[in-house]
Amino acid sequence: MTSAENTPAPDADDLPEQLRVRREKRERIIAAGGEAYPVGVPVTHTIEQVRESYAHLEAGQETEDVAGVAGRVVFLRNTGKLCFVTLQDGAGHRLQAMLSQKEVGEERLAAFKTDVDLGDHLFVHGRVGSSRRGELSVFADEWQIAAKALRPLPVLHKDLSEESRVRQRYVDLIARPAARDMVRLRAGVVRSMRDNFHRRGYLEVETPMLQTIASGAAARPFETHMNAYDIDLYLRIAPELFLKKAVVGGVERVFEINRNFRNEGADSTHSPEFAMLEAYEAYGDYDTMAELTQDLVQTAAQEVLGGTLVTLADGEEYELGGQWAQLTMYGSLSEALGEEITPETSVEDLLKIAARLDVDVERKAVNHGKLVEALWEHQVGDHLSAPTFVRDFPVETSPLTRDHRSVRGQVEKWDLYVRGFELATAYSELVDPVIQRQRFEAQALLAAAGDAEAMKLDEDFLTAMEYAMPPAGGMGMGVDRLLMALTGLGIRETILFPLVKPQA
RNA sequence: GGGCCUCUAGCUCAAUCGGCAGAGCAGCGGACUUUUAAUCCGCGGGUUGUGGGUUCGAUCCCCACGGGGCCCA
Repeated sequence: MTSAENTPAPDADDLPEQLRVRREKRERIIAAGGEAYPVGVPVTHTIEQVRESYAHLEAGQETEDVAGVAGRVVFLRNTGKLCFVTLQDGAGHRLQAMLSQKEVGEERLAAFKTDVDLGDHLFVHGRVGSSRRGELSVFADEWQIAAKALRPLPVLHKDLSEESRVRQRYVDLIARPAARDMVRLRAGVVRSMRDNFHRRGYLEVETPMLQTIASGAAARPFETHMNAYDIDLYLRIAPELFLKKAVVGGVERVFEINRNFRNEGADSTHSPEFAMLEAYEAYGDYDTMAELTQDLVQTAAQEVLGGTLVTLADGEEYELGGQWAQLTMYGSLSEALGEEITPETSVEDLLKIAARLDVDVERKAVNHGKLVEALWEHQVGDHLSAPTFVRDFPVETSPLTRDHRSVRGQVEKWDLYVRGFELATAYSELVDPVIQRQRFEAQALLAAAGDAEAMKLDEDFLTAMEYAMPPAGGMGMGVDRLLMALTGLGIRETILFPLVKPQA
């Protein structure tokens, strides 16, 4: 092994200078009997622990307390007989170490200067104190490389280019505090929501990602193939039908946080794989789910950001607190247009209005529901800013939602709009298996007419419904979009490793 | 799908009416026992995204392709 370890990569001569130099340093360290990648280093304190325990030290004040700490080298100042190095942990906490010739000796100080680079993981051991300039420091009596970096860090004083950020998120996380914050923010938000569900007596389940029929939403799926059974499978576009089967089986309060996959475009609000929260509550309805959703978001903001008035990336403040506004789709559209739109308004009339307002309408599969929604988005949705529940949708576009309890031609569904984009949606679930079959059949007609996103019929789901699903409310929320709402960042900033096209 | 912008050193960016491609940080060598993006002296580092074309000469102009971004649909 030794000879292999010491053999440079075949193309080492072609490497950029800085990569070559660092490989040579690694060789030199190993050749001298040292370790570039030891199995461990004797850490006694985290950087954060030292910072918290000794925050009270005044400039120049030293202690006899000894600590062994490790971190990534993010600042390095090699002077003649006194070297300064700043170590950073994964959360961005920093601590300085000072290495004086008097304490570590001439030989070890010289080795430090030649062997240690920006980006290395370094262990230092020594007394804790404050430098003359008031910087909390470890006055090292010994040091050791914990892991040698073979590539230089980017400039830490400027953000990486947007492309490098997503292609090399690991570097972004080292260099950019906002990238580190997002990881922790996201974990905190998801944890807050899980805790909230658990307090409410919900069970978390995991339903299939690989499905024989991709249904439960209007979207095009990714296709794959299972060799053992020689069948085509689809990555799920939604967990909805399985979660409802769970409700049929008696899991009466159920939620899932998991990935959905949609084989569509990618832009600042869409990712081909995205995290989805879905929740179903037996004997609830869409009002129950509105109360739940508002609490999930407000509690998460409170717990993770410390309040519901959030400051977005561009500095704008956005209020998520209070009781969120509600309006109805038909009512708000009628008001915006100055003429009454009802479920009875004809497709011809809607098309005339669309033409008059220059609203672009898909040529294929035009129907009342799609036209109403397109007009609504143009006239109302695009202008919504504060959190708003938009209620009572046309039946054509909502095949899994039950008819409105008192208004004909509408269904009990709301969409939640936050900062102008759709954050969540909820239904009073359709549980009549006969009507559900009719709805699927209507979707099949749309598919036959060329609508690639029409919802697929799932016989096993209908069979489950025939065993009787209790009345229920159901809700779905995009987790990435929730992070967008809380931060004002694009979807690719909220996802740790978003899909990026490979470079040629 | 359409339009616009963009790709230059490890990183972030300059530059050239078409005429030897530059800076800061980073790197290498040297000085420095209190630095905070230290300072000082010296030195390296580039197939200017890829492939064609025009030209005496292309990083720059033209075409195609690839990556990234923004806007529209």
